[in-house]
Amino acid sequence: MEVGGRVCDPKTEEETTMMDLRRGPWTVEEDLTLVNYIDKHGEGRWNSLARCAGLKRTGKSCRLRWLNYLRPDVRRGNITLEEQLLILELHSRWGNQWSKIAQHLPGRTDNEIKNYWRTRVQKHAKQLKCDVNSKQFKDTMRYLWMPRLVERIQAAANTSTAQMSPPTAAADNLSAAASSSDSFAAQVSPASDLTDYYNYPVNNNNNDINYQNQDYYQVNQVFNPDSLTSPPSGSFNHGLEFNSQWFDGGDTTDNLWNSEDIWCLQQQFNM
DNA sequence: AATTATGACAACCGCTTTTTC
DNA sequence: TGAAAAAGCGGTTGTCATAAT
Repeated sequence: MEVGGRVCDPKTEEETTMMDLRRGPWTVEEDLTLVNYIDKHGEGRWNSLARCAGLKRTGKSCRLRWLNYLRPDVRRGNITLEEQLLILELHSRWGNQWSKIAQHLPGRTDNEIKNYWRTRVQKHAKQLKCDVNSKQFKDTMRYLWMPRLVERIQAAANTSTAQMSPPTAAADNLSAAASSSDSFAAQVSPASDLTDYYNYPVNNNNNDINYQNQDYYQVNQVFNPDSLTSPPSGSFNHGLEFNSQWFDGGDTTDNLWNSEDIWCLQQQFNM
């Protein structure tokens, strides 16, 4: 029997399913078997691949293990600030289309992004006692969380460049904006030059995004000063004064909001 | 020190879409 | 061209580590 250029034991599907299939966490041996097999024969035709490789796993399971964990180009570890920002923005556009979102985060899998959303983003919604799909929460993401991420990205960039060169005019503008007023609007970074943050590799198979040309990611559209600093009247600010505590910033991604932030927001939401 | 709660992530399930024959 | 198989996707569950009690 030859499947996709492979020759292997001609067991039928039924015979294979009769064999007891393994489930649960993959062992190191299984990983090695799968990696070695794909290295020699390539991927695809997962059901026959599983059989031919001698893995007592379903083709689906092998495919998932390869795509989400074993693939050499898969990125592991913490989601960066830039990635968080991109996830928030793309999710606001496309909703739970994880695979589509993942296409624009090189090396990240749809599963990883989905898990990030469920564990981190939904956690904040839960803390605020509001639905993750509600307008209130979306406004919070748009007018608080995302600007704060932008601030931190800029700050990190400035920190690294400051060690090598004098502060830029942009950095001056940023710090001025962050300290010049007590209004929420004025606290938010002007985010005037986010171009660098969106120069991810292009996926030209997708018609609606091209980061290099920036046809899709219209920074001025998404992060322009107006869109970030002028929440629709009555929809969010409710007279809340966003003083400097909102931007005291933590070192970890989960410290974007402290307990006081949460309390303030809860008060706003429960009005 | 033992138990329970929580968070993070890996893996599975069921359904839909695409590909193959 | 239609049926079957394979692949892809999003939702859900399981497992493990760690924090809290």
